[in-house]
Amino acid sequence: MRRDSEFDPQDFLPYLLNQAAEALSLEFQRHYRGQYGMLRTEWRVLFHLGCYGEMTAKEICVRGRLHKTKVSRAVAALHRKRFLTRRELERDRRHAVLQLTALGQRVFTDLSRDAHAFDSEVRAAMTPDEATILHRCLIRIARFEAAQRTE
Amino acid sequence: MRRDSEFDPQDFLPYLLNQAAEALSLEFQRHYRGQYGMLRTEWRVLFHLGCYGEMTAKEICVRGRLHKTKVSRAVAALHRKRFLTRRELERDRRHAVLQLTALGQRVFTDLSRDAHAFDSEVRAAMTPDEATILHRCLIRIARFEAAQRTE
DNA sequence: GCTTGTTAGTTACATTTACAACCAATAGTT
DNA sequence: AACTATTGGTTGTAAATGTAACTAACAAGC
Repeated sequence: MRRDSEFDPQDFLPYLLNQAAEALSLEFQRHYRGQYGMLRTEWRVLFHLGCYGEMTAKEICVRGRLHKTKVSRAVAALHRKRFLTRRELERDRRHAVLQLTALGQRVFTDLSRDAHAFDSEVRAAMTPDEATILHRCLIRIARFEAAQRTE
Repeated sequence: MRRDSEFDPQDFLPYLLNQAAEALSLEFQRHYRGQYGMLRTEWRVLFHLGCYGEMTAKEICVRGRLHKTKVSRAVAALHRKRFLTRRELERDRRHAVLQLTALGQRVFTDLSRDAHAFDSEVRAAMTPDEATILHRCLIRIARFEAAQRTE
């Protein structure tokens, strides 16, 4: 029973994208949440530190486009869990370099494997060409007007 | 400074998808939030009613893959704003059919135009072929393991 | 009719998030 | 040195969300 000829929610990109993102996030959160009681932002922070090595909270904010308060609380939680250490820089004591502990590393390695498997599983639902294009489009969209939101 | 050869967050689909979805949602929310003080779920409910015509809250839950509490609260808010009416069914008084008021219709029409323009703007960043494939992939992903989350 | 089960929708409470104000360290200016 | 601005990071509080428990209406079995 259509009303207007406007358009279908299914064709509205923000809506569709949200549905897809939500579906994957909810599915994957079972791994980090179920196994390690981690929240989404915590997983993201761990992921960044695991992939790129030690860095400051600020760097995580910029790379991950996360607000500093979110990162701050995630870091605190990961610190409580003994997944990372914080080391103040002597030349500028505002900064603290974050680094995964051996335990944090193990957790990262474990979840990283899950992530890889999960990713493959999703990609299996499309052809390599489709996956490439999807990736390209998402990157482009993610960069879209995202300047003012990193801080 | 790479640590492991695992993979880049940028290649992890849930992550990338989330970034893209977040970017678009945050951008578009300025319209419904700024103009009408609406929340995301409220906009979605309005959108559904506007596109498909009157329906019950339950139908919105199923179509939009939204939890019933979210819909319940959004409907209450839209009702307070006089954007919709609720009419109990006589044959089953558990159901209430929701319908946009004239005011709600106007708001929908207005936002719908914005949505269309916004959508075109995003699509302009890709070729028609890319848009088609993106759409197809997202639909497929949104359906992915999404059974248990509609209720 | 009464009991049990199911369904549509709401409410209560705990968790999470957003936003703004804040603190401490540094940089820049005079 | 003193004064302001900026930056990295934290904390307080209000708003939003998720989860579970709940109500009310119906349906089915007895």
